[in-house]
Amino acid sequence: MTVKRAAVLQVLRDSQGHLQPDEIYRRAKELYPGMVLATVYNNLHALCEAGLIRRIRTADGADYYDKTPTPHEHAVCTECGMMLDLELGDLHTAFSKKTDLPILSYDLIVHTVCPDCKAKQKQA
Amino acid sequence: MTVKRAAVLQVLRDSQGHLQPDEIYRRAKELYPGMVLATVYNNLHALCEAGLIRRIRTADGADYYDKTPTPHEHAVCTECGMMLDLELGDLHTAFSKKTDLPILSYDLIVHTVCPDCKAKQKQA
DNA sequence: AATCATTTTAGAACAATTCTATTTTGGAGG
DNA sequence: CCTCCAAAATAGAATTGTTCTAAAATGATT
Repeated sequence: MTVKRAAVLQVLRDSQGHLQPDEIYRRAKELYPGMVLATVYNNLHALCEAGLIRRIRTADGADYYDKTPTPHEHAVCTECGMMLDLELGDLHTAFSKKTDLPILSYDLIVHTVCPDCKAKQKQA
Repeated sequence: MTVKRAAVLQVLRDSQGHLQPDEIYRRAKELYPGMVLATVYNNLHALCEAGLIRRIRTADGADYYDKTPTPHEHAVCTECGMMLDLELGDLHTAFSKKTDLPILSYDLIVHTVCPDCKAKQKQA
């Protein structure tokens, strides 16, 4: 665990929980001006392998990193891109009841409007 | 509906149901040697807008196009990449019971091993 | 036959991520 | 306190699927 790696982790832990690489880079660079995008990627990968964080890929190509590595689902706000945590219960079991195929894992992203954006919509 | 567009649609309809753009391109070029990748993309977009096919984006960046536009879920074989249809029931309702956030839509891909690959695994 | 929007085409552009090769770093052993 | 070495960081190029741009072709409608 190097200083730069710790910085990447800290940035994520100091956030609401889900950030995209470029935003992590932007914030980490404030702590370490010498920080470079490749280092952010290297360390995000390393931290994922270590199980300290989790990578969440969405269907529109955006990658988010989650400071909470325990399994749960996610919603993305269609207005601002903010990612929120969801607890949808034991989907593995629910899905298994509906198909004979083995369920190794699944990717699930719910599209929503976050409370903040919902409030702004009502104003307008 | 032009000849090229019809060809793209036909390729998809003549398939098992889910193809990636490069494979659609490969097959469409057999029908129309002059076919170009940009035309395939143009027409896939147009056919999606027309509601005749559906685009399915996966978290690892692969795009599939589905000849069946009615809503259902999908599984992808981790061995061969083949996409299979799933019917998992009314997930919109199921998810709504678990969260207060509005559920506009969701992207779901299950990772599985298809029957063919499962058979091959047992052989080995 | 003329017009004009749509489609097709070729090729450049794009953007996020990964890769490659070089340099730097920091700890372990002497 | 050095020296060495593996790991990490860096710069910048490469990759890849998709989208964009501008020009050429097409085809339906006057």
